[in-house]
Amino acid sequence: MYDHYSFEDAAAYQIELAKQLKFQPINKIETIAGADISFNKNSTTMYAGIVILTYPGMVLKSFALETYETSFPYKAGFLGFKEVPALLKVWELIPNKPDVVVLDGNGILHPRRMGVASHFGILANQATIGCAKSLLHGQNHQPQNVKFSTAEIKNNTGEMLGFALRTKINCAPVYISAGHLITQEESLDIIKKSVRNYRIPEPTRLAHNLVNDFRLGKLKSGFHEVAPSLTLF
DNA sequence: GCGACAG
DNA sequence: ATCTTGTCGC
Repeated sequence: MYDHYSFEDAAAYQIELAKQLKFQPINKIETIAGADISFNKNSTTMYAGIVILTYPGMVLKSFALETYETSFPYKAGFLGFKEVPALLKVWELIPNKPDVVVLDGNGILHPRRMGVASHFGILANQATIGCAKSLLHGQNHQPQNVKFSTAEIKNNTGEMLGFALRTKINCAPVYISAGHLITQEESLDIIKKSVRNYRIPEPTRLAHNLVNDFRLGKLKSGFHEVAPSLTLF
C-alpha cells in the first residue's frame, strides 16, 4: 500500500492527513481494543492483531489476527506506513467495532502530529489513543515515582502534545497522546482505567501477547470469540 | 554540522 | 520489533 512511497512523499502525506484530525469526547465507552504488530527480523510478513475487551472491566471478549506483506522499512517518525496497512486488514475482520482503539506508538505526539495511532484513526475513521513505551518527540519532566503520576510533554513551540504516565512504581513511564476522535484528557483517563498490575495497559499488553503467539504458530488467523468465563457462582 | 530517533 | 543469559528487586 505504501511500499512505493519515499520518506519525502510520506512526510507530505502525513501533513495532509493531519489536517483531517478531529478531537472530541467519546460519549459512551463499553468496549476498548488494543492493536499491535509482530514480525520476524528481516521478514516482510507482518503478523497483525486487534483484541477487544470490555471497559472498564478489561475482560477479553474477542480478537482478530491476520498477516500482511510489506517492505516499508521502520524509520522513526514513519511507523504508520509499516503498521497501518496490516492493521486495516485485521480491522476488516471485526464485525462489531470497539468504541476506542489503543495503539502501540504515538498519536499526535509526533513531529507532524501523525503517529501510528492518528494515522490508523484517520483511515479507519475510528477513535484512537497512542501509548508509546519510549519518547519520540518533545520533552517532559520525569513524573514522580508514584502510580498514575503524570507530566505534560511539550515541544519546542510550547504545544502540549501528550503525557508521560507512570503506570507502575519503579518502572519507566509510558507516553500517552490522543490519536483521533478523542481528547488528550480523555485519552489519559481511559489509559489509567485500563492499567492493571503491569506497566503496559491491558489492551496493548494482550494484543502484544496474542500477536506474538500468532507469529509463533500457536494461533491461527481470523476472528475469534473468547468463551465467556462464568465468574458468576 | 550535531544529536535524537515510536516499533 | 526480535534475539538472548543472567541478574536485581519485591
